[in-house]
Amino acid sequence: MSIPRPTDAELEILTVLWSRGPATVRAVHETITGRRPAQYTTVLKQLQIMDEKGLVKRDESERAHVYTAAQPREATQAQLAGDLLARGFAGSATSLLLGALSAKKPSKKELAELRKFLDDYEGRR
Amino acid sequence: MSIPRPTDAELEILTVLWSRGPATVRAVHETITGRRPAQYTTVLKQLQIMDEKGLVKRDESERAHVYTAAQPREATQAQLAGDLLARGFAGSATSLLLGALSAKKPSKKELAELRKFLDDYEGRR
DNA sequence: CTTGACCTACGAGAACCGTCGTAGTATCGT
DNA sequence: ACGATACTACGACGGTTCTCGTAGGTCAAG
Repeated sequence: MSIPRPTDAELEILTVLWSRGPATVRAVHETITGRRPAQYTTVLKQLQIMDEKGLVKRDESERAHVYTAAQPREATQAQLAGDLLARGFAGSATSLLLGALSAKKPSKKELAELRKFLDDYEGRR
Repeated sequence: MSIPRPTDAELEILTVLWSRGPATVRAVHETITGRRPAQYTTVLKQLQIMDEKGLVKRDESERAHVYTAAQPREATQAQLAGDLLARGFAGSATSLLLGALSAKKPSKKELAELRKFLDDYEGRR
């Protein structure tokens, strides 16, 4: 009974929760509506299912329930990246990075950041 | 009518096709069976659907049809990495790499490879 | 010519995904 | 007190994913 890989819609909601912090259905709905049309009850239902799956935690002490991501952003990102790494890239992080940079040309800043990240990563070990 | 993001099962089959090259249903089935139980007709049906979707191409000139991946490995990998990058990492390649390395600790060799990749990448530009 | 091996086509079912409408309940403003 | 407002619960539906069984066609060996 581990936490399942979030689906597309679930990931979108998790992203909102990570950036907004604990939020009501209404808050999540408003944020999502700002980007694309979505019905209130759709978000509600999604959140309820995510609670059952253990993807979010629900605080029912108030009338408007407050939802929180069950896992911190970094943990879920590691799960997603690791999953794709294994399934589509035969475990090669280099291939994964190549794929990412092919899809979206990095800025000079991003390249510098990547370089610094590798330095730091290797440094503390 | 662009090519859709391959599902889990589809990606597994594409992986076989990429490493084996053009292959019959039987060949794909045998490779997959080596890793996990799977019915012959399941693989067949999957391949047929993938053909409809345009994920693979089918050569029917022989009795046993021969399937080939429609896109080279790198193109699909770029699609997958780019998709995850946008959906789960707000476009930050550094975060994606961090996630990948968190999920699977890299060997010294892999780190050197990453470093070299960045050098080469920045070099030719 | 018949039988068995091998192949494709296809239907179907179980589970999941994303979406939404409706119903029911609590709360607030007047 | 009562109607409007705000919430949750829940069923349902259309689409997709993955699985497999069955049917039917071809071909070669005996």
